[in-house]
Amino acid sequence: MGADIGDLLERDEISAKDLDGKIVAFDAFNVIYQFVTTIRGRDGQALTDTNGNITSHLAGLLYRTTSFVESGIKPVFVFDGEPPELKAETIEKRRELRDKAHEKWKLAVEKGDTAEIYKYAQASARIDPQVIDESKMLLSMMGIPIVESPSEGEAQAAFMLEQKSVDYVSSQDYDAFIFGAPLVIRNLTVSGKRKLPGKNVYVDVAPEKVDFQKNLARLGITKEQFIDIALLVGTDFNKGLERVGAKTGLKLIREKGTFEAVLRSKEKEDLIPEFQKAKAFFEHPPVTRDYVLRWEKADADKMVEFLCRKRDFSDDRVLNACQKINAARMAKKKTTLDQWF
DNA sequence: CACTAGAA
DNA sequence: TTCTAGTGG
Repeated sequence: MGADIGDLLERDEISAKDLDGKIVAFDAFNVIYQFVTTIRGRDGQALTDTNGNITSHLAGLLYRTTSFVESGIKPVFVFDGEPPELKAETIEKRRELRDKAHEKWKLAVEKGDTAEIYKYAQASARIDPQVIDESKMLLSMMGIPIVESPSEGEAQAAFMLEQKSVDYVSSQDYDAFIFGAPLVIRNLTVSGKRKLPGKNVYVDVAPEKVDFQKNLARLGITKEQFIDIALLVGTDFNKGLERVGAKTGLKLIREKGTFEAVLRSKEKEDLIPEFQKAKAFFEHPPVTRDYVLRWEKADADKMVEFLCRKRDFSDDRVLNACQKINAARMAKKKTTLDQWF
């Protein structure tokens, strides 16, 4: 759960063609988690092969990434490394919620309540190392570059945007802004549909662009103050104040200027060190310059061997995806050559 | 979520 | 051709 400060930001609708030729960094965990929770059969269970291995992430990555490449996007997937110690509490809390959901799922199965089964099957989804490893493997077979962050994927993606290695960061939450990403794309999907949280209902959503500087100017705050608001509301790396949401956070920072001043005014100065640690992490997260972004030809043989022979995908669909990727690559090469001559 | 066959 | 319901793995 990212800091719930999205309400403060204005978004501009964009169309897929605005992204033609653009390099877009995806927070891999973010994307994979969405696939595993939403790509499910009628029973609410994730898709699996005949041996019970989860395949939702593979289906999602294969079809969506192919479609992006076809529309001219150059995707990069940024994976998480070691989570910081500051995040331990958040991780533990998520694990507890998952376990609780799993218990509720078992009860729902006993009762035979379809809606509940679906809901709690989703809420108890967890991403194990195999899912991450296979995702990296598939993307590599597809010729899509992957980057390993030393720590948070969002932080690495924001850094790569600052370095102008990529044009956009795509994410569903707002952590990328707290890490300093100036341009974030949201709702970037193939179908233009997105699931409503909690319900098994899909709504049409257009992709949108959030310009951080523009929003700061409109709100009349600095980037640092935006981070302060996030800290007051609460982030993955610190517990915020009770009953302080985005609006109250903004108001408090406008009045007092800094989170330190806000905490002092509420006689909560004991929280200052904790907030400062989280802020230091947002401002200087571990990132690496050790990445190479190269888009290669999709390896049809490897993809068929893995997806079809080992994970029960249809040969037709996999070969079709392969062809689309390689055709798009060829078309791009040709146009870049044309520009030379 | 994305794909696809069949309906409209 | 475009839309919908059902499947994929």
